[in-house]
This record gives sequence, structure tokens and C-alpha cells, in this order.
Amino acid sequence: MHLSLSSFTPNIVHDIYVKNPLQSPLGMEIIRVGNELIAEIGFEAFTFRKLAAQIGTTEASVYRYFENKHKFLLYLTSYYWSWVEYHILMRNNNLLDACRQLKNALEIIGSPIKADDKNLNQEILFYNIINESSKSYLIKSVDELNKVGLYYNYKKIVATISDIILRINPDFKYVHMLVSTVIEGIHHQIFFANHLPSLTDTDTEENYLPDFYYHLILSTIKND
Amino acid sequence: MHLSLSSFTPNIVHDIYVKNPLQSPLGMEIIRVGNELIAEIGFEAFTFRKLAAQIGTTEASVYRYFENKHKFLLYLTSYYWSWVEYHILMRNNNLLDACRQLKNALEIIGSPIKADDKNLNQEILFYNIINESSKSYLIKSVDELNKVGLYYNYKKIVATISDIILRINPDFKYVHMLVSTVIEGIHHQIFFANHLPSLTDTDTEENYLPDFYYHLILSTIKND
DNA sequence: TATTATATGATAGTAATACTATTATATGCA
DNA sequence: TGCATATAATAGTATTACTATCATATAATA
Repeated sequence: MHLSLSSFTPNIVHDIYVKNPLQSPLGMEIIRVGNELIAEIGFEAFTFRKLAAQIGTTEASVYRYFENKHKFLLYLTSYYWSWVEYHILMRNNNLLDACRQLKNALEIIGSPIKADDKNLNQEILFYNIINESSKSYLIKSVDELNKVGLYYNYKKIVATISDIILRINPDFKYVHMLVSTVIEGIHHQIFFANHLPSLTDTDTEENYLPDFYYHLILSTIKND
Repeated sequence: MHLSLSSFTPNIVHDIYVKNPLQSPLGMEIIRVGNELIAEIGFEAFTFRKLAAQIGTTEASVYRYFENKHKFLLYLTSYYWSWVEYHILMRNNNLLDACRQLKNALEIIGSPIKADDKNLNQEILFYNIINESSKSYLIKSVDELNKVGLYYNYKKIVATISDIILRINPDFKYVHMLVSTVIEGIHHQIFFANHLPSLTDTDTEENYLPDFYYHLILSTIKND
């Protein structure tokens, strides 16, 4: 497998968008500015009308790319998980040590992706994932959306990291549970550190978060 | 401390409601039917107009009890955590073993509260907590709401369980992180089991979820 | 070059949402 | 009996979440 940063395009299920936003300048503006606008005003206050106004286009044009703002959020989260997947594969490409691979994966999940992305500001996207991504599945239509594969990228990350852990301990019975707990945990702890600090134990130390969860995983999967 | 089920009233910060719904028949209808309606149609589709229609009252009357539907959700979550807190204290009242206390706490968090509640259907409330409670803090106004104490009940549960764990290992440095991870984890896993099963490892086995997290906690806090 | 498909812009409209305000009526308490 | 308070009834407003129509600009094709 040949991996190169510049050639990366996210692998996103077609049903998420009406028209691929990466195939036109307007589409790219929509996701770029949309990402920023959600970060600025929050997903609840975010509307296609406001987005169109900021870009200098019309509401109707935005609707030509995305069915509704919820699908737009799904697009952003899928984009993010696709990036994460790609980076994990890149970083772990030539490594044999599963523990090292796990550490890398947790580090990638625990901070914004550093590589430049011409489409989206990854720092802002990371912030949006922490604040808004739960809302992409905590909805009544989750089963329907899941049926057509709209959570594919998220599920794939869980599978990828689960595989790494199973190489450390092939007998552990609850990998997926552990992995989804940890992924949600990392992002949630960052939110708590910023807004509800009594729910976490935060110093200004960098990178202690992936370390904590690395320790948690290894302790949990150890047979005793 | 004297604990008796029948005398329980939730401890809810006044700023969450405009007028205490437990002090009038209409108020009690609002929270009872509101709880059911959210479960039925989801928080996004839930409106005070629909709620009023179901009760046979007016939108304006509902607004006399709650400022907006978001505060209403906060009321439900505070109510829930208040119940949980109360049940944990009750169950652990005469126990000395911290491990047993922890197990009890996790079991209470992992299933609907069984005791009868004249105000709210606890089965439905539990379901709403799993599906909707994250939305009570994943919002732009979180800091403002936190400042006036609206997350008190949730924070208190985390503190209560943290204290239990610290009695098992007083040196563990990341209790709050661990506890909030586990609480969110339990509820999330139930959601995943119902809707995104590949993110968890679910059989139809009862109660394995609290057991898993009990093991996770004990493994993690063990010094090695 | 003429034709045609496609993308976007401009404009309008609709039902529902998230409220706020006003007035009337009923009930309970002093 | 009078007064306070709670609720009902009704109306109104700005915004949201769309959908529809028609015009125009550009690009691809014959």
C-alpha cells in the first residue's frame, strides 16, 4: 500500500451528501466555512441560511450539496474519522510493535491532526468533533442512517484499533466495548477539561490523556 | 441519616425551572408527559406546543414552568442523577466494603431505577438519559449554565463514586477522569448495543456491563 | 458555431418552531 | 366579599427548515 499525504481524499459514503462538495469550488467553500461557522456559533444555532450568507451564496445552493444540516455534520465527522484512519495507518505502517501502534493511535485521536489539509481547518474540525459529533448518532433516525452505512468511518476506526489490541491480547473478549469507551472517553475528557473541570483531573500537562488511556487499556486486557 | 423511599424529593437547583413543577398538578403532568414525549419522538422533534397539546393545556402554561426545552432536559437529567445519588447512598448505607459499594453504584447506573416513582416513569427516564443527556452539556452555553450550578447533580455523582474508589486506592491520581469515563461509557454502551452493535460486544447476558466496568476500574487503579 | 447540459443566483413561499404578550376566567385564601 | 394566583384562550413575531421556479452563466458536445 502506498501512502502519501498529498493524495489523500476522504472516503465518504455517497448517501451523506447530495453532491460531492470536493468536486467544485462552491462545495469546498461550503465545507470549509461550514466547519468554521459551527465552531463559532454551535450546531444548534448553525443554519444553511447563515452559512450561505457568509459564503455569499444562497440557501438553495447549499441544499444542492447537503440534504440538511444533520447530514452536513455527518459529513464532517466522517471526514474526520477518515483522516484519523489514514494517519493511523501511515504512522503505523512500518511498525511491528502493537503497543507502539496503540500508543500512536491514541495520540492521533487525542489531538488535532497536524498535517495540512487544503479542505478543512483540522484544528477547528477537532474542536467540532469534541463538541458536536455525538449529535450525529444520538438521534431517532440512527437505525435508518446506520442501515445505509453512514457510520462506516467511525465503525472502521473502532475495528482498526480493536485489531491492534487483539494482537496484544488475542483472548480479550470485550475489545470493541473497550475501544469505543476509550475513543469517546478521550474526546469527552477534553470537553470536560475545558468546561466542567471537576469531572476530570486536568493539569496543563500535555499528552497525559493518551497515556492515561493507554495504561487503562493495557491494565484492562491483562489476564489475571 | 434517615433514608426512606417514600419521602424522596429530588434536589434540583432552582435556576433550572421557572416554577417548581412538583408543586402543582399541572407541573407534575408536564414532567410526566414531557418525559414520555421525548422518549417517543426524540428531543429534537419535541416542542412545548406538542407537549401542551398532549396534556390538554397551552404552550404559554408550559413556559411558566420552564424557560425552554433545553432547561426541561436539564431538569430531567438532574432529576435522574438525584435519584441515582439517593439510591447509591441507600444501597451502600450499611456497607463497609468499598468494592461492594462500587459494584452497587455501577449496577444502579447501568439499569433503570426499579423503585416506584410517582412523578416520572423511571424506565423511560433511563432511556432518555442514554439517548439525550449528552445534549444537556454539549452546547455553547455550557459555561454559563455551569456557573449557576446547573450541572450540580451530575458532578456530585462523579464525586461520590470517586470517593468510593479512593477508599480502594487512595493514591490513584485520575479518579474523576476514570469515573466520568465509566459513567458515560456505561450509558453509551447501552446505546451502542441497541443501535450500533459493532461498537460494542453484546450478548443478551444481563449485567455484564457493570461487571466489565468494575473490572476495568479495579485493573486501572491497581499500582504495578 | 449552435446546442445543450449543468451549476449557480435570485426570488418567493410555506409550515413549523420558539418564543412573548394580552385578556379572560376559575379557584383558593383572608 | 375581595384579592391573589393559576391557568386558558388567543394572537402575534422572527426565525427555521425547507421547496419551487425561473433566469443566467459557463462548459461540454455535435
